[in-house]
Amino acid sequence: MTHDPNLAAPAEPPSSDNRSEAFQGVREARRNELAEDYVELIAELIHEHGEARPVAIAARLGVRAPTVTKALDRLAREGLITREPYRSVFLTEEGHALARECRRRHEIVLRFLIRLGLDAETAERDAEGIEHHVSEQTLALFAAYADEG
Amino acid sequence: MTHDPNLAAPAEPPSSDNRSEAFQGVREARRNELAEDYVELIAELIHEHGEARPVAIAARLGVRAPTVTKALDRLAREGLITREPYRSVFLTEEGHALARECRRRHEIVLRFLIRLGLDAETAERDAEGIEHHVSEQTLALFAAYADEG
DNA sequence: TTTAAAAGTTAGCTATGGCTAATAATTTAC
DNA sequence: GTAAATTATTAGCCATAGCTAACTTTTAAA
Repeated sequence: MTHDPNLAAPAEPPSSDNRSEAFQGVREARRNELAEDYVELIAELIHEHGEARPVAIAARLGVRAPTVTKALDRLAREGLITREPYRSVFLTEEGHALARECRRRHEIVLRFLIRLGLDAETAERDAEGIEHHVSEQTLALFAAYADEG
Repeated sequence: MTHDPNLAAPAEPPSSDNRSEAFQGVREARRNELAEDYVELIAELIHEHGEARPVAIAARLGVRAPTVTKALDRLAREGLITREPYRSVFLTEEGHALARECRRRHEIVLRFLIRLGLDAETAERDAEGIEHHVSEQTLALFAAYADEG
């Protein structure tokens, strides 16, 4: 599940302090956020338009084309997508699994926020940021509240 | 409020697409996360021990000392802290304001998660990640739920 | 007071994630 | 079928955020 080279990790963890665990976890999560955003978006684009072209990815993410090229190189290196130069992008099995997982989280967070009383637009924006940082336990509580709060 | 050089921003925004706004916002938030974590932690350390030493910051964040030195340089450049070589760190007025704001968010998110039914440890970990990504609207709903849900 | 330990800094490495400018490939239009 | 427009890539820049190794400063101990 963890396609995470983690090349800059210390030989020996800097600290086993209890308080540092939360930050360690957050940094871990941050490293995967971009990959998750891309994979989720690629799945959406394929679903909506039959293919995921870099130009569409760039437009949706609000970044320039070369940024997308570089990011896709990294995703390919990590085994989440396959691609050929100047062609559309495809998800590997692993990428597809990650996309499903992301979509699931996103939907639960979104439904939860809307149920809480948030307007759809703000809910979408907040869900985008929150979805990468909720534990499975929190997700379960969100789902329960959304379903019958 | 925004001490944000944003040097790599495009001359003309890549896209005004509605769907891209959420991602733009998340990227914006991500840029400030580290600074917020540091400032919040520095305030805590000062409160707990009377001073914030780099060695303590490194231990709490779970990173190495040079990482902290560099980050503190950046915070000083941004006007959030003041410091002298080999000495403890102090918050500027702006840094103090940001720390208060972060603490407020953190506490609301934490209280909310615990009220939802999460155990304290997981709540702490999730709050650390979530606090940077909640809008003022969501925060208000969280607070309301925590106070009398 | 001198020395050893701890703390902090500097230098230099890697990788990510933005960007622009220039180039290459593919599509589209004529 | 060629020319123009669009799309994609490459090269090269900058800043962040981590790391180790080596060095300096400060603090603590003997």
